Amino acid sequence: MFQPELNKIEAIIEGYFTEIDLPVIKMQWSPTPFAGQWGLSTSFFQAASQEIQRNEQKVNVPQRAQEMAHAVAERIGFECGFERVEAVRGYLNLYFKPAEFARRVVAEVLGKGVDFGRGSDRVEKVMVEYAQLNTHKTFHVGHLRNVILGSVICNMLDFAGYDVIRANYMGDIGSHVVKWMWNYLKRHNGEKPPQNSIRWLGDLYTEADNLARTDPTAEAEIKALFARWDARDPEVIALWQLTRQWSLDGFDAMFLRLGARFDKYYFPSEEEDDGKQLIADFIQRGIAVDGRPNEAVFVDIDKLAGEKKEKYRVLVVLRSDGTSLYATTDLPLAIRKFNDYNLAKSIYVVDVRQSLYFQQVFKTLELTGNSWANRCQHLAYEIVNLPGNLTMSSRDGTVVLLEDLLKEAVERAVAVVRKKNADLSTEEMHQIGEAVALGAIKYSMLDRENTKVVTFDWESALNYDGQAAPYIQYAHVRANSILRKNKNMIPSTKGEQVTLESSEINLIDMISRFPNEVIKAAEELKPLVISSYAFRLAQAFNDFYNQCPVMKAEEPMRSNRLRLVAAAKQTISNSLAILGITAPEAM
RNA sequence: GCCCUAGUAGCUCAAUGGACAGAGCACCGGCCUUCUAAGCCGUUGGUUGAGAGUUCGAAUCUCUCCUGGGGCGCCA
Repeated sequence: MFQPELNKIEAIIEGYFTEIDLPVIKMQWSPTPFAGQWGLSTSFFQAASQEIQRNEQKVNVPQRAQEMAHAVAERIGFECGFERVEAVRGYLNLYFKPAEFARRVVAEVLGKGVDFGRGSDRVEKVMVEYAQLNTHKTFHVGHLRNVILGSVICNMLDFAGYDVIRANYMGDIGSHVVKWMWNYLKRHNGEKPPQNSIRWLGDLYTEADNLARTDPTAEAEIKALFARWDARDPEVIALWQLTRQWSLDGFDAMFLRLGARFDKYYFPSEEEDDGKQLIADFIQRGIAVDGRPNEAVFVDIDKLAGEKKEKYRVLVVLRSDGTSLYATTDLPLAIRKFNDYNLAKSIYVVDVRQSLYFQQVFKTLELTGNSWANRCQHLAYEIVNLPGNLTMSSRDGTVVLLEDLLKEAVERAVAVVRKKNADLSTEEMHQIGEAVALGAIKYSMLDRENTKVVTFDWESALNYDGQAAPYIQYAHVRANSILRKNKNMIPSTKGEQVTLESSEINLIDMISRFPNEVIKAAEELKPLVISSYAFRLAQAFNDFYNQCPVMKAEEPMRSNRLRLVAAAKQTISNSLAILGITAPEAM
């Protein structure tokens, strides 16, 4: 946001380096770390170190860095739009003219509105595949992290300017589906799902799994049914289509509620034929080894890649009976994605347990001559466990159903709204409760490094205090509340505000950082960058709210503060939007 | 056995190789005739798992250990 000023400073630094005969080093800028002051800083340790190494001098690096910083500071003078320039302990600190920069930041935010922080449009297409739920199974809290993470990754990339294709790939075939149908035919033939279809489907899956383990005839029967499915027996296909749709309808309702949307739905069932053909081709080209009928069809990746130590190991691409596996459909799907769209990147949001699998798939694609294989990326995240490090499993029934969590969370949130804000209508209370509950749940999934395990427990999942979405939403509400007192009019400035409180400066500083945080988050694919930023922004606003009266201030301070409140509200709203969290007007 | 990953305050977690390792929760003490107290302020809290190395500078990079989690030919 302060690029013109920085460009001038960098030119001066470059000039200085040339003068002392040093190669030009790209300076790394960061906000000054001192509270109540607002500016940018950089250090000269690297430059000093380089110079000393080259001249083989015996000089202290921090000392030389300080000399350099001092020399640059002297060259900058006062013409570059900064209020103050100082050299401290090897750092060069540039302090903004608060009033001038405050006006500029606020004007930028108010001018751009919902697009404040949005990156300029890029031509690159990026596909993000997420929400690979299995049909005929339930939707539990373990899946929630995937759906939330995936959709926010999409939001981040979209906001950063990329052309994002949101892809969904739900497991609509496989042994779990056959097992489910087997049990259905045996015990529930003709039944239709109740209103609550996902729970019912999940219950029947658990039942099927239990029965399969106890019933001595199960294995043979399931295998026979699998064979009928594989032969496209019309009766089995009809049942499959019907029951599959029950699942898809239930999931769609849940996606809608979670705010996850998709541009493209792929299904393994639609990749199966291509997959088998591709595998046949692999066998012919000597890439896959056909061990049938006794062994499976597999690709010995290490051997093909010439790896000396075992790295990629062996990828099984087809069962010995010719039925398909994950890899059978993932390989042709990857190809289809790049055929459908000219992708700059193809991201797979799948939990960390499948890291080796995706390395195998991508390497196999590379070895079979797909030059784009290196544009595939597995975004691995850790799973959600229950206390005691218990992994949720629909097979074992050790799950917290998403609908149960949502129900409980919304009830609690509504109860708080009723207590805090009794004047609201029942409908408004419910809307706010939904926003708060979903926000809290989403935030707890996002405000954490992707690589860290989330332990789900009811108490912290339903805790709305501290670093959580409601805190940020509440800051938004407070800002809105002030603006409402002014009849939602954002005044024009009535002149320059000469003195700014430190809490005002910190708030403006935080607002000004938003565009860079967006870039960082999108580059690193880390929602944590935004969730953490949003909290710090809300903190800065609350501090301001506490210290700086707005409506009672004298002009021009009053108008300037109103504009600042509007800018803060907009920035909070924009960051929550990226996180897929609703910013309520009242709470 | 091999590979991946995590280890930071009592607990849950932050920290582009840079200034004094920061938040929240919990605990203790304050603040509502004031723009919504789902808030604010203050106090307490650290051998960054251990040890070595690289570097002017390491929670961060390298190596060796320790501990937890995960993965490794026909599950998804």
